[in-house]
Amino acid sequence: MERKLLLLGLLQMQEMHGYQLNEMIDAHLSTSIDFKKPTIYKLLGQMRDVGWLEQREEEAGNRPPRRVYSITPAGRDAFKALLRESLAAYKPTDFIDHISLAFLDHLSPAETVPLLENRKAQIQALLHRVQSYDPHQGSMQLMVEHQIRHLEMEITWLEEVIERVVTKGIGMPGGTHHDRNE
Amino acid sequence: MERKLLLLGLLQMQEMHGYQLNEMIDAHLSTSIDFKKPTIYKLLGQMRDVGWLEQREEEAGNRPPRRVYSITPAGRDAFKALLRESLAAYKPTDFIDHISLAFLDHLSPAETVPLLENRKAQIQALLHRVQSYDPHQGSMQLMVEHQIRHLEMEITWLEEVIERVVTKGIGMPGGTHHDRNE
DNA sequence: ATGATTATAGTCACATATGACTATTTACTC
DNA sequence: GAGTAAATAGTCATATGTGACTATAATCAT
Repeated sequence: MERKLLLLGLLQMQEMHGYQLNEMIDAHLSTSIDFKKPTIYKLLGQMRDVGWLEQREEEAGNRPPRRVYSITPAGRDAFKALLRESLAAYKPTDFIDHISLAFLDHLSPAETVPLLENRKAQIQALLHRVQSYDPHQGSMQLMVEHQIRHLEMEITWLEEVIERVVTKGIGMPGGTHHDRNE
Repeated sequence: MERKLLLLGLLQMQEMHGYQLNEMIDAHLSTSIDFKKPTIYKLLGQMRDVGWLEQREEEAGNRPPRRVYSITPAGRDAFKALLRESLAAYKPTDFIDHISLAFLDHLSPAETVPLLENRKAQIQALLHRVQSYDPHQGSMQLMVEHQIRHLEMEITWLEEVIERVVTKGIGMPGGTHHDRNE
């Protein structure tokens, strides 16, 4: 549903064809959201089929004929409805990708710290990338700011975790229990 | 992969059957991760098939026979490998569920604010729930702390957004452009 | 002329996770 | 004693998203 909302939102600013939408999303949103071409085309087709979008072939002698999508009145209504729904409902973030932090005490601190430093470097790299096209103001500015906040928090948090590992205050009360084979 | 890591990690503490694993995850992790019974059973089967787990039928006259899974040496190796890999690699959080914030200016502030307050209330409710079983210390403690940090940040952020909406400093430079029909 | 690249359109098999459902045995309630 | 709940095991259709691939016409480099 959020993906449809995004497409409708973009098409509300101006009509576009799929390739253009894909480019835009890829260029400006690929750091924060996953949304790939096949999905875009599929959703455009679906929304056209239910009357939220209108499709017009554009034969401008250029390249393969473009299918330009524009939003219909029904589409505008749907957009508003989706927007209200999505704004009001918070969907909890999934932390499954952070589960490894729960098992820190299965590795020696000597081994753990470089791994965590590596992870931290990746977050920092992403942060810099996001900050670099911060100047792209417009409707996506809040998204960018939010992501920056998030990444900064993640870095701070990781630094604290690293610090705790170094000072050995991690894991089960009673001390670490990583295997004896290293 | 992170789900397998979790199962291996839990089975490393003690052998268990699927129902038990499901209960544990449901009781202690359902606020932070999505991991449901069918997936648990499927992964247990897969890991048994590749020799990471050993399955033993337990006929203790109680209820339907339990399949108790215990981790094998190969499983321990796999666990370590997955753990290293997962610790070192940061997978960016997907912000698709926050895309609605990019379209705030399609609604009037009068309508937006209550929706956002509702969203905020949901985050707060979740935060309280998580904080309430914070005392559950143990290997999942870092996860809980992390999630608390995250939720606190989300609340702060949302409050700022609401404030900006109220003072009308949102959206395209040049002012809001929500439709005239309300 | 030819081969590579770009702009545009997709498609399709695959992987993943879940909701809803089915089974079985014992214990507990009325 | 009959019916419901609890403890255990799954299965399976369905939904979703993506990677890798196909297709076509025009332009550009050599």
